[in-house]
Amino acid sequence: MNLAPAHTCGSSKISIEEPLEIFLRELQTHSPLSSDDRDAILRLPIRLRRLDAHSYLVREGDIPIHCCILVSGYAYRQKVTGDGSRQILAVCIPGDAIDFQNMFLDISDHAVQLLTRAVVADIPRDAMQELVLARPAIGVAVIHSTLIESSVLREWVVNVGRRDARARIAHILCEFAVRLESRGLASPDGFELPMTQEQLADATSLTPVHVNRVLKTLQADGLISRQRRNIQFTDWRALQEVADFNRRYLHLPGEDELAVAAI
Amino acid sequence: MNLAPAHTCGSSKISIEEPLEIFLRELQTHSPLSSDDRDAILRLPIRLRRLDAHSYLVREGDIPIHCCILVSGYAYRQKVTGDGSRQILAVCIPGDAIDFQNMFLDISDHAVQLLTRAVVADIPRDAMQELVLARPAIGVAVIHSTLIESSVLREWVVNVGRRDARARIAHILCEFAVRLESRGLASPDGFELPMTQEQLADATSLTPVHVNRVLKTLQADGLISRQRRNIQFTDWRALQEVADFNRRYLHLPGEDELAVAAI
DNA sequence: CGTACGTTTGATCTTTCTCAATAATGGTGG
DNA sequence: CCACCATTATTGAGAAAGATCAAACGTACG
Repeated sequence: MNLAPAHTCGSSKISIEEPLEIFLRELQTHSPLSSDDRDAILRLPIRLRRLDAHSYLVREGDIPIHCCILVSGYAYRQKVTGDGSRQILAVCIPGDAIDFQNMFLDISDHAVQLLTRAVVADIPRDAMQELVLARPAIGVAVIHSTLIESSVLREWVVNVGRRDARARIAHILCEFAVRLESRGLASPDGFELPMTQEQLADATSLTPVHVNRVLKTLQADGLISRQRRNIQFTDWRALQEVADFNRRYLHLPGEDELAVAAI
Repeated sequence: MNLAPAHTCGSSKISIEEPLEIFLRELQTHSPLSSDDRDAILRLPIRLRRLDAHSYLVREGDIPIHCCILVSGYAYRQKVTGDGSRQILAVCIPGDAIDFQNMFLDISDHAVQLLTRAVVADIPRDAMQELVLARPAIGVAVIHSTLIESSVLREWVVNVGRRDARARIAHILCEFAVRLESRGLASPDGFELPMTQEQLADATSLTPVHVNRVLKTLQADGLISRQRRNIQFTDWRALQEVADFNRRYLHLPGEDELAVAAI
């Protein structure tokens, strides 16, 4: 199965690479793996599923039995409070493993829902766990992945907690742009935002109305231009400034500005 | 070294158990370990340090060279925005490993500062990494720890993003109480809050003034009583209600209300 | 015993929310 | 291909939670 030909995603016209290779490539951006480790990953048993937008990949309270990799399309993690308001906690992009969280912790503490139609690859929980136990380097790669996600989550706490609406929106736009570009999914000057303004509101803890007003002012100030969901950065430098954005927390390779050595 | 006698923490009168046993016990609350694994952990080389309140354990941008375990005392993770406001991201309690994040990711994306005077045990980064590579079960335990921290972080995003001030404060009090009690550090009816109202404000993304007012209303409504930093729960059930608190996200053992099985 | 830090209180101001209505847009069936 | 419908986006007016500013009061500690 490791050398199966690339698939094509029916109507959406996105060509899909071998799913496990996408996953492997993501791991290797932060964790070096031996050729044995790579082969072991490519030999994992998978099942491909094609799902519609809004499908749930995991629900809160589930006990997932497979770890799923997002092959194409977008998804988001969410939690709902007692009074029904929703908070989006992370946006998953192609290549992301959705379920390390649930893979090792049994009961899912949050839900994952698709933003767009998508193709996902399910890896059985047992196979994944055995792999990690048999190959410590892959375990370390998984640790890396989860720690990077934690880092992003910490930045989200800051974003939602301590920045005003304008900075919040600017920040999430910067984050998207950099993450997408790092996987070759967007150009440096703009991208197609896969979410509605309401979803953007749930990700930034604002109301859709206010998101709309802020987007307008960002546009009026010449920082972005947009036609519907397509965002173009007309002043990338200034946008980062407004956003208080520094890509370090994404722990992407390269472009490490200055690394202050510790004692 | 694994059966060394308990230490005593000089002036602070807190008796300190063998540091590595505290660490081991924390890991074992969520991850079963073989006796070989346990021995390997207890054989880790450590250096004990006694530090004053407000000391930094890690600074943003550091490249830490050891993984530090909080043996006694409290600490918090924090980030500071461009305009100087601070967000507290997590509170660390005795038994917590502070630096898994930085252990595997090189540059620290946030700072860790002590809330109180504390005793910490430093484990050299290399020793810890080798241990994880040599003993996959310990790797899995580390994954568990980091995933639980992620889960708590997600709940913090929700708390700060989607709950009003009253619920936020109530929630953080509930979280503390349950976490402290799970390590035998607090009684079910109250505890000594190790933070000032200003720090509480930075953890809940409020202002100190507003934290004060909310605490007063919680007291006036008979949910808590307090003398200075000591909080007593006079109506634990109602407080959880106000907080929209459900301990599931803490992934503590036992008391799993209902586990809905997934497909 | 005074100094610094933390807590408490009051008055006012601002950001963001809420409610409400209208205008685009894209998808669907005929 | 076109009309219709359900989303999504946009705009306005008023309300509210929480911030800000300012000051007084406690309390612990050197």
